[in-house]
Amino acid sequence: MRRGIVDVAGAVIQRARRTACQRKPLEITPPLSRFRRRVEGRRIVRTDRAGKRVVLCLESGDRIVFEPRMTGLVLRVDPPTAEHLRFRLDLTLPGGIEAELYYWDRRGLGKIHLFSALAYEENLLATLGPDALDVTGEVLRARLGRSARAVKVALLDQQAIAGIGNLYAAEILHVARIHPNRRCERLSRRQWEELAAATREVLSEAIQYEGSTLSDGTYRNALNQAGGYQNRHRVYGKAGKPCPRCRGASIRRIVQAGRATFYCPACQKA
DNA sequence: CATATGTCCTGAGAGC
DNA sequence: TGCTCTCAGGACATAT
Repeated sequence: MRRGIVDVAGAVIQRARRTACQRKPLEITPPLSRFRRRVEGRRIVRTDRAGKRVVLCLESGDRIVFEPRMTGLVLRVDPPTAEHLRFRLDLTLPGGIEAELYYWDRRGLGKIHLFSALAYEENLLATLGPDALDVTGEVLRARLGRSARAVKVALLDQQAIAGIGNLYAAEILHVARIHPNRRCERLSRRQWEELAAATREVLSEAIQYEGSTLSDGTYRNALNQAGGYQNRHRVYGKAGKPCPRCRGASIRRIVQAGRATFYCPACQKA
C-alpha cells in the first residue's frame, strides 16, 4: 500500500480533516485540533513503512502513522462511499498541483497517530522487530528460537518480526514445509533458514502482486484496485482442496490463537 | 517474565 | 425472503 503513495513525498499539507463519522469517531492521537496544528503547513519529506504501518515523515521531524489493521486503507483516490470513518489530507504537490490523501476504514479498527521524532523511535519502532523482508535464519532463530509458542503464532508477533500477517504466515509455513503447530524451540537451524527464505519469497511476491483481496473485498491498493495475490494462495482459504505441491492430501483448516490457519498435513510435518 | 484469550467494529455469506 | 451465526491482511488489555 505504501508504494501507491510514494508520490506524496515533497507535498505540503494544507489541511487535515476528519470527514463523516457515524457512531464512533476515527481514533486520532493527539486529538484532531492539536494534530492539525502540528501538520498543517508542513512538508512531507519522505514516505516510509514500519511493519504494517504507513508513515509520512514531515520536515519538522514529526511522523504521521497510519495503522490500518484489518480494515483501513490509505488511498490516493476518493473512498468509494461516503460512509465509514474517513480522514483526509489536502496536499500541494511539488509544482503546485493540488492532491488529496485519504484514510478510509470500513470497520473502524484502525488508527492514526502523530509522533514526534523521539516518540516515533521510543513508542513505535521500539515495539517492532526487524522487518520481515530483511530477516535471515539467524535473526529468526535468535529472536524466536527459545520460544515455546507454535511457530505460526510467533510469526504474527510484531515485536519479534515486523510485517507478517495472518494469511502470509500460513503461506510462508507451507513454502517452508513446516507445520504451523510446531513449537519454535523445536525448529532446527536449517528450518529457520528455510523459514527466512520463505518469508522473503512470499512477501516480495505478494507485494509484486499488490496484495490479497479476499472475498470480502476489504483490501485494496492505494488506487483502490484489488490485489492479485489471492489467486496465488497455496493454502490460505483452500480447506478441502488438494495441496498444490504434493497432491497427497487436502488442505486443512485449524484455529490457533483465535485465528484461522491452513496447511497441508502431508508435506508440512509436525 | 511468557503465553493464552477476549474485545473492539461492520458487513457478507452460509445455513436454516 | 428473513433471520441468526460465523468469520474477516490486527493489535492490545487483561488473565493465567
